[in-house]
Amino acid sequence: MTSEAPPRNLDFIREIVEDDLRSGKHNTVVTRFPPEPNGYLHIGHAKSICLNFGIASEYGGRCHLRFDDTNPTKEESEYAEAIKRDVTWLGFSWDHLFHASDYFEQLYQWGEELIRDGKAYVDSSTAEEIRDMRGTLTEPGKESACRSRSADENLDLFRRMRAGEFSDGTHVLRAKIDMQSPNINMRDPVLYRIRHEDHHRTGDKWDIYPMYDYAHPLSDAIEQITHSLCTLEFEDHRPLYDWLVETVRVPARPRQIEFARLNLNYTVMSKRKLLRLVEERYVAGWDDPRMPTIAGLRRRGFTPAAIRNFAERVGVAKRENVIDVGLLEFCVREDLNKVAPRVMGVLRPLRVVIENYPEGQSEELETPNNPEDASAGSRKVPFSRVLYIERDDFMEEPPKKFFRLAPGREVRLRSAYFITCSSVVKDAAGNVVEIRATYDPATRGGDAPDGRRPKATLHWVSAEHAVDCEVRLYDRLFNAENPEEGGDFLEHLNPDSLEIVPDGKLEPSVRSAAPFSHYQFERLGYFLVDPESKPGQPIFNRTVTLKDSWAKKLAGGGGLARASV
RNA sequence: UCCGGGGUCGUCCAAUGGUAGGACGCGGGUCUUUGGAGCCCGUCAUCGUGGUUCGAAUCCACGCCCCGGAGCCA
Repeated sequence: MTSEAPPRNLDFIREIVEDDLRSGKHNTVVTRFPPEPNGYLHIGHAKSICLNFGIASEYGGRCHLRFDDTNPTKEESEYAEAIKRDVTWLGFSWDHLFHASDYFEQLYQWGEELIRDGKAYVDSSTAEEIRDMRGTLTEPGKESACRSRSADENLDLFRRMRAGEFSDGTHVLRAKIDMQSPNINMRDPVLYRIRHEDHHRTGDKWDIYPMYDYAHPLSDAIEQITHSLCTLEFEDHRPLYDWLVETVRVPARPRQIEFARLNLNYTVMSKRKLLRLVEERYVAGWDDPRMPTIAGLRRRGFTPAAIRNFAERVGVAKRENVIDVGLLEFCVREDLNKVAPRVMGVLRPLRVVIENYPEGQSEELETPNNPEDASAGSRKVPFSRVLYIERDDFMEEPPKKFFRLAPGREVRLRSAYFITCSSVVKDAAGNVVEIRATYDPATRGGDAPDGRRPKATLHWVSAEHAVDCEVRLYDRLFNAENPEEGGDFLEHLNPDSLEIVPDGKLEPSVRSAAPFSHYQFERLGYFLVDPESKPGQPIFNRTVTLKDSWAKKLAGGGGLARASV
């Protein structure tokens, strides 16, 4: 009778959340995504965003977007705006935008409270002295002489720090915990530092700013966060997190849970390295289609659904992981295959003259917009005597498994006619510059009344109707699986990560395609209309190639099948 | 060396003392007006050594290996 719930493989975080809900520890779940506005979001952040917003929505809770803006020297509004844009684009929304800087007053008051309770003190040592007294990984630290200051003296000093009476670096507020602790984070961590610097939101109101370790747990508590999810490197900070939410009289006690961050092969993910790629112009900007940033992926042609699906497939666990970028590519193909309209485009044009097709004549042929989706309808493409096909689709001396066009061979032109290559025209150097062919008028639409079936179907574009376009073919930015390994990561930059095709030929239906629209160029791959396109002069970014078993054969099978086209 | 984590197919993720399973990849087949997609089949793994148990990836012991940690960064 008891209807068993279908077995689900929950990740360890969702298990904890469900336990807490079941046990009544919480009756709602509140998570948060807390970026520092000092750089652009990347695919690793997407995992965290999907996790935090995903859990909130699955369990009927909330997820806050909170800017962890506690360091005015590194943070900018431009980054904050980009982050909001990216989170929204990914498909998530927050009902209220939070900032750690909104809590500065409360955080300051709690600082005074800690002082009064004898749990914090002002240290007037220099940064070097503090570092020296902290000890090492294997030796305990030493207590600062300032540790014994009276609460009154500490309060006075802390207030004067706030009032701006002291210059940068002269004093800090430290928690009084345990200089002997084997966990360095518990050796009287710094809570506040003096920074005479304007903050992008609070202006010149503050001369002291809280440290992450202090601001983060208390901000979580203020927002009644139930589960504070972060990456593994904060595991050592958890005792301090707990110390703060237990020691300070906060309205709630959030729990920090750590998971392994996402790593992707053939790219770099650290903000410092991404910033360097941008600043030193190895890429065109944060949204360069080769960047692993959300903005870059968007401009490359990845879809929010593909990224969300990717985030789900990579899972959540605590062991270090490196995800194969092939999985990301699989996810975008999977999505685009369902939704991208098909279109025909030739990247390396080879002229074909249909000798028995009347000069000056043309006709319109019907072709489906998406064979995967009948509701996408169909469109007409013009056909005439002179066409372009892909250079790679013709070989004068075809090897065994090459099924495409060759002298004397008949192939189908997609949704058009069967053609047979009758001869080739070469230039002085012996390069094939034109194919002469005949067509079979009885095969209009692509079927032969006698039932014969060519082994290949080629895409094509009518020369006189073609739209000229630029196509940007992107490949991975690095050619090493782990660019960080061995020497400078820049040494592994892939010199062929961008190839510009200046004279692609497209069917006329895409002449004024809107920026950011997705297409499949049949047999080639998925392409996105770049925002730099001008009316009538589209620019396309290749998102990803279609799987191509012939190209793979050429590449020797296995490994990194790069499209030859 | 101290503290904290982690070791399951090539790569990710599951199995919560009871037949090691899924996804991607790879290989093959089928289908095909995209050499795409789809469909079918197959390939491949529990860090090591002991122990507990009818039964261990799972529990215990001892090792080994990997990652993180000494910002007034987050």
